[in-house]
Amino acid sequence: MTPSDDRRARTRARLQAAALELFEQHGYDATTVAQVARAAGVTEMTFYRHFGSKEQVVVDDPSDPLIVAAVADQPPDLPPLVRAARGVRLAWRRLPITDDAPVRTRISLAARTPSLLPVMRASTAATEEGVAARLVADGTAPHEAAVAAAAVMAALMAGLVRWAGDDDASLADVVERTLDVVEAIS
Amino acid sequence: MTPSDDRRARTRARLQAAALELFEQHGYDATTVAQVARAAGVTEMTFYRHFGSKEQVVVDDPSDPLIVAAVADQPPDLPPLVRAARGVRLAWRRLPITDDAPVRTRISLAARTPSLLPVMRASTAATEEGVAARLVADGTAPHEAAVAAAAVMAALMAGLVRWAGDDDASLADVVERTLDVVEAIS
DNA sequence: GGCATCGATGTTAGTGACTAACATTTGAGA
DNA sequence: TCTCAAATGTTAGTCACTAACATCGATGCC
Repeated sequence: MTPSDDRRARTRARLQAAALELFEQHGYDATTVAQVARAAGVTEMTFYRHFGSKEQVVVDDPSDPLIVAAVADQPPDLPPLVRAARGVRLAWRRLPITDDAPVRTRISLAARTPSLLPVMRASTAATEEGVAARLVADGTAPHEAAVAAAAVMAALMAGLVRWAGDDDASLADVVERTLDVVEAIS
Repeated sequence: MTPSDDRRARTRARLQAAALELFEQHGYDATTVAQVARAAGVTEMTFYRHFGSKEQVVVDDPSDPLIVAAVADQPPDLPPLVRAARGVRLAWRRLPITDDAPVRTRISLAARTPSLLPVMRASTAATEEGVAARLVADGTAPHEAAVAAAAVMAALMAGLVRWAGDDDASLADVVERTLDVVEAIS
């Protein structure tokens, strides 16, 4: 079907779908990679050709260039933490999220799986470095930049994790509220 | 020797020493648990009786009650982020660090080992929860508390990791400077 | 001293994540 | 149809980690 839809892409999609479904059903730890592969009609080896690890299926880290760009748009004379926070806020507003559910599902799965939490937290590493680099490029000292970026991204993740757990506000609202904390609008 | 020095404690110490030395020499990933155990004159099984995982030897997480207490000492009418940051700052001042070197060695090892970074970041989880709980107890909303605690602890870790990497300031100075960023003393 | 006891360690045998090397299949163009 | 290369399969490992049961070693009691 769809001739040039790239076999690879379809296999990857099948693997990811199968994985999330099985994880949701039986739990992450109780599900083996072999089971996931089998459910996707494929070998374990193939799984690892598409995802570097079992964890990667749940948390993908596509260093968000939108966030970095939005940080760049903030006035450079703001304190680094505020600049980073406002950048993330702007990026989120620019990004039209049509449906909260998928985001919530994945974060929620990670949140309730102890072995996944660290990975989830680390999943923003690339974006964090991008933000820090941007701050440095605009004159912030490296140390201050790294700290500010780490604080903002950690805050964001913490907010999302809490939201996925038991909050029933909209995703957009949660992000705004989370960043308010960082900008210390007491 | 030292009759009642508890065999268990000595074994644990030997294991930890052997581990850190081997990790330092050959790298974390290239060192197997079996090698560590052997170097400590003990079995792999015994290693796991003392440390829950290979990672735990490097990053121990003793939920710092000092920090939580110090947060409690901050005026409750401050914005949560500032309150948390000042708490951490105070705790660090109260804590007399005699020698930076050991701290630096461990953080540095974790920093230059990709597979350890997530764990290192997660190693403050217990403290983070403690701080959040303290904030909630004093009237902060749970969401805001969780976010503030996460931001501050992440900032602290980021500062330490950078310091261990290439900064040669004193540990105390780095902590102060790191927290300055969070308190947005522009 | 001899003996019981219990914690610390050893042994054995596994599971499951991940990797390397080589073989096979599948699909698209010549 | 033939060809080539990418995608997948096969096989055979290593290593982190666990469970069950066996042994050892110091300590207290007689």
